[in-house]
Amino acid sequence: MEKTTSYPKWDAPYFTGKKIEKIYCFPWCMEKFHPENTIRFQSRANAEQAGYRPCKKCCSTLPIGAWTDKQSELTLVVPKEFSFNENMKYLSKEPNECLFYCKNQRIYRAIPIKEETPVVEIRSDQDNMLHIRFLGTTMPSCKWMRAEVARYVRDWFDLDTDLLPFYDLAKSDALLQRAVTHFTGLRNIGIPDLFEAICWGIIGQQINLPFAYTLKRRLVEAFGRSIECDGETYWIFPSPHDIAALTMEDLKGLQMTGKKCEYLIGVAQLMVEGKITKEQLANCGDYKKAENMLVKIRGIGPWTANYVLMRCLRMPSAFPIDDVGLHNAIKYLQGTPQKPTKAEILKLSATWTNWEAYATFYLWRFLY
DNA sequence: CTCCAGGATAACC
DNA sequence: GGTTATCATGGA
Repeated sequence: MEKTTSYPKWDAPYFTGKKIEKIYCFPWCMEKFHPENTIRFQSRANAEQAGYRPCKKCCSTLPIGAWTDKQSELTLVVPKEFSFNENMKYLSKEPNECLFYCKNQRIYRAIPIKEETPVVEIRSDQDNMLHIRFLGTTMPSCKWMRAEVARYVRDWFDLDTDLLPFYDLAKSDALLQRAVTHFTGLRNIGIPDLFEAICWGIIGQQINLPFAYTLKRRLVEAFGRSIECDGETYWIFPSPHDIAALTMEDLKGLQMTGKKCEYLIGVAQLMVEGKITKEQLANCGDYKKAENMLVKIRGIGPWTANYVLMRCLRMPSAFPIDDVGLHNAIKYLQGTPQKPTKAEILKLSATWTNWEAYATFYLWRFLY
């Protein structure tokens, strides 16, 4: 078993902005967008000896996300600014969530990767560690598939963002100061699947959150797939392919607006045709370009675009400024009878540059 | 009964 | 370019 590198050792070179020229990852890594000059090494020790640093994007070599592989279990090293309890509270807040569940301080879900669907239990027995255990007979067969699971969990919990600058920023910000005090260690829990993120955004437009979860459940149970594992049923969000072939009639039973049904089918068709992909959005240049690409899609306005960029693409500047929940959170914190105007929010958020997404996520937590 | 929910669109002026 | 009715439903 490979020894896990502790967090502090790898901290410095990554977050100081210092340019690193010699990058390594492992032969089995499937990451498609490595930095240039990335060399593959058989072992971490050899790479380090040669003066190489682990690839920041690579699932198996990240400093913080380093993992050990014990066949039935993966262990991720997480940053200091990670509170399993705080993230658990967020994940547990919605009883009607259908894509995972929480029980005894553990999280359970199926993670679809290519043809396989491993079911995992995620727990944290000790600080700075996250344990991923495969349930039943769902353990992935090959090493890179396990690496994909590790990558998925790291992405889901946003383990690769260094929150220290955000916490520094918050010290001198009236709103954020209270937010980070209350929710220290909370991460921007993501929606890694782009189609799911867009659908969730569209479904959530202009209705209260409990009803949005009900609609999502109906959609998933009608058109998604499920697998059984250890006596539990695990649902997987429908693929674009599943939805693209549907008609308005098929979606009527869900009881959402006809327009939303059109939007969902339209987005599914665009994705089946390859006209929207996560890679395109991630690599299109900057956040504003990605926002423009999304807003052009029928059914996606500024709010949904920023929501998707925030929860799926994890762009730090994504900012759903029209969000009613954000308005209510600010109103609550300021103790004012009226919700803030857009101008007031712009003023309050002027110093949040590159942390708008995290600020929003933290402020939302005051609502529940 | 009315109003508001983690909005977007088409059809107006 | 700004404003407004419309959409489905549930909860306060």
